[in-house]
Parts: sequence; structure tokens; C-alpha cells
Amino acid sequence: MTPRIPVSVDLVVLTVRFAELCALVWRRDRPPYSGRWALSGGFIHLDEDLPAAAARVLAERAGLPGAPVHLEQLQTYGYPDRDPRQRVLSVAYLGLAPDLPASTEAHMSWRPLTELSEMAFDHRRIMLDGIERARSKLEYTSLGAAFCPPAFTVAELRRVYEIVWGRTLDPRNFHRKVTKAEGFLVPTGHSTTRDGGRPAMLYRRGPAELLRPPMMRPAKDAVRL
Amino acid sequence: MTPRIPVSVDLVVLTVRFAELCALVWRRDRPPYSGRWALSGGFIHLDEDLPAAAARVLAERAGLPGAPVHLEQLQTYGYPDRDPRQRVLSVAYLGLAPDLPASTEAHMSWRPLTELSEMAFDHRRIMLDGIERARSKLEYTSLGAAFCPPAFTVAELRRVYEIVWGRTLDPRNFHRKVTKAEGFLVPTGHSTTRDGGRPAMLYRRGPAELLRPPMMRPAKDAVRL
DNA sequence: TCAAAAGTGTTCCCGCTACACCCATGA
DNA sequence: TCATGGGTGTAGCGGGAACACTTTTGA
Repeated sequence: MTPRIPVSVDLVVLTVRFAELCALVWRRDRPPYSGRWALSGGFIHLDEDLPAAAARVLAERAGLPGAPVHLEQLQTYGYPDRDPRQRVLSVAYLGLAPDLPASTEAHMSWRPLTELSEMAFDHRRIMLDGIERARSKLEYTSLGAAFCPPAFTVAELRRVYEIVWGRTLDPRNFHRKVTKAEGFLVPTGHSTTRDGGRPAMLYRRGPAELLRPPMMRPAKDAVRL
Repeated sequence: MTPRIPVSVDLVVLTVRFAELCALVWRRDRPPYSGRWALSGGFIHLDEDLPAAAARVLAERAGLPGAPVHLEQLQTYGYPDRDPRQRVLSVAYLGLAPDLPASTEAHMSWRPLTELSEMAFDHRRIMLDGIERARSKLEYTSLGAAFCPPAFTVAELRRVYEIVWGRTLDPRNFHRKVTKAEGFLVPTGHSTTRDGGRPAMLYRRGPAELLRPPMMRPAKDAVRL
């Protein structure tokens, strides 16, 4: 007989807001782990594909239906006692989102990492794996723009990198690097002064997925901004 | 009610032998997909961790008990009709192995990619994902040595890179790069002439996991050796 | 006129590439 | 002595780091 196991999809949805890297979480109100922060998740349906289940959880449980969130499979967690009630296999997805309002109806909220030292189940481990994935994805893909609104400036994109990596970057070299990179940024023709100073060009995400050569994060001796 | 799903672990075990990248497969002898090549796999037990299940499948189904195979989780495949009999969720693991004899008892054999254009289920897709993972891992980790025997020469390691990437590499620059990289190679003090010519130093795998800066594969205009 | 941020030019340095060259063995 | 592959030296180039400098706005 083949053993059958309940399978859930859990979402590590990250964003950058108020100069901090935040995750979308809700506070559990019953055991186990009552009062702890938890990722949004749900069991997959029997006729449902994994990406479809992730999209459904994003819409229904996370309260972000139709939001422009980049979703990708992260990893699967399956040690037997990760849920004390019954064995559950969890397929984790990573979501990168612009700064959206969290759904109060779904009881979700954006919390900076510093507040998330204690989480339910193994959700802290999953979240940390997601953050590490996001950090490395910024190095060799153009996914940093997934944290930005549809039109954004180079400085806003740079602040995303700085906050996700926890490093300061040289604004001038960063500017050259991303504007020169083929297919990373598409000029909209408009500009804005919302950051003060000289008006900055507004860009949209370009078609390029990979960044070659990659932009490597500086060594850890450089500090948080 | 939470739907329960059978979960299997499937292994993409790769090696380099006879100057070709090969995968460990077996030929199915009954429907569905009778006669097609398949990856080794098995259902996970109810009390079993995922890495433990992968190790068990490697030992029992793949016929490589105790072999020095680097195993890491690849991805999870879950669209509902990937197995026509019943829905099965597959957690794929990638294994990198030195050139070991395949177990005849387990009916496994090493087959070069060129012979594996038609496989059972979605195993070709899984295998291709595993190969792409292996290719990129060679770029930024020291896992190339996982394809080599315990003691190996720089030239043997280079041929691993050349075959996995399908590109020729400059032997002299490659030599400098890997011998200079901190923690990649540990000299054994011995040497060998098994490749002909001047004796080559033998090395063991070093403690370093990551390769910084990475060794990037050349653009695709360079051809197969 | 000044502060602030955008964007450009320039210099230095390091790492990669290409290739000339020498070394140590078997045949 | 020659063929074969191992290993070193070195010049050139391209990209990143550092930073001086100009540009364009709001106040």
C-alpha cells in the first residue's frame, strides 16, 4: 500500500516597505503555536497543479488576488513531526511583491524580519530559506524589479538591493550597471522628482530574466545602511 | 477534509563516464510506459524524512548503497496527471556521483543523454531540470569534484566541466583557477601518470562549498570537445 | 543660492583570456 | 629523441570600485 500524505503549499511572500524587508504573515489564534506568526498556506486540492495551488493560496489565504507577485517554487519540507498534529508535507513557494497593502480581511500583515524571530512550525526556517533565495536571485536575475511598482527609478531599485542584501551600494556604479544591462530596464519616457533633487527617469521591467555578468553582493564587511 | 496524496522520491543521478554525461535509469517492463527509461524512485514511508527517503531509494532502488553520491533536493513535481494511474507528487532529488558500476541486480544502467530522448512519465523533464541544476552548480560551487574519484587530477576535473557544460576549456587557465581557489582542492602529495605525459598531482575535495568568484561557463559559440 | 539627488567621466586594479614557454614522464 | 600532457609566465582587455564632477530640480 502506498502511504498517502496531506500536502500543503506555504508562501514566503516578501516585500520591501519602510526601508525594511518584510514578510506577509498572520498571527495564529489557536493551538498549536497559538499567538505565533505563520506563513499563509493551504492544502492542495486533488485536481490542482502546484503553481495553481500557490496562486490560489496567494489569492484566498494571503489576500492578494491578482496582485503582480512573482511566484516560484522554493523547496519542499517533509520531516515527519514538523506539524505536531499530523504529518504534513509542505511545498514552499517564494513570492516577491511590490509594496502592496496587506489584506485586513484575511488578517495578514507585513512584518519586518526583526519581529519574526519566533514563528509557528518550521516557518522561520522556511522564511530564511526564502530570503536567502531572494538574495541570491538578485545577484544573477533581474527579479529585483519584482519588488518595485510598475514604474520605478534606478534609485528605488537600488534601495531594494540595499535592503535585501543589507549592504550599501555606490549609487553611480549601480546606475551604470543596471542601465547598461541589456533588457533589464525599459525607459518609460517619464520622470519623477518623488525622491527629491534632480528628476529621475522612470523605468519598467525589461524582458531579460538573467543578468550576465551577475551583480555580486559585496563582502559582509560593508554594513547595513 | 484534507486530501491525502501518495508522495514519491525520484532520483536524477548523474555521472561522467566514457566522456559523456550519463544518468542512472532502468527500463520499465510493464505499463504504463512499458519499455521506456525511468528514473529510480519510490514512495516515502510515513515516518521518514525526505533526505532519508532519498538515501533509501539510492541504496535500495538505485542499487548504490553507501556510495559517495552528493544528494540535494531538486524540485517537486505535482501536476495531477503526471502518472496516468493515480495522482502522485514527486519530490525529485539530484545526485552527483563518480563513475561507479551500475547495479545489475537492481537492473539499473548508466545511459548517455543522447539515448534518453524518450522516457516514462515526466522523467525527461525532471532529468533536464537536474542537468541544468548541475551545470549551474559547477559555476558557483565546488561540486564538480563530486563527479570525480576520491583522488583526482586537475585534468580529470576539467574534463568533468567540459563534458557537463559541453564546452572546451583552456587547460592552463582552468588549472590556475581551481588550484588558486581557497579550499577547493587539497593536495594528496601523490601524483599519477594515468593520463599520459608528465605526472599530474592528485588532489582530494577541499572543504569549500562555494566558489567566489564563480567560474562562468563560456558563451555557447564555443563547441563540444 | 543652496541642498539634494541624478547621472557622467576617469582612474585604478583585479581577474579572465590567450598564448608562449618550460617540465617530466613513457615509448 | 620525440610525443604527450602538466604546469608557469605574461601581456592585453574588460568590468568593477572609488570618487571627482556636472546637471536639474525644490525650497
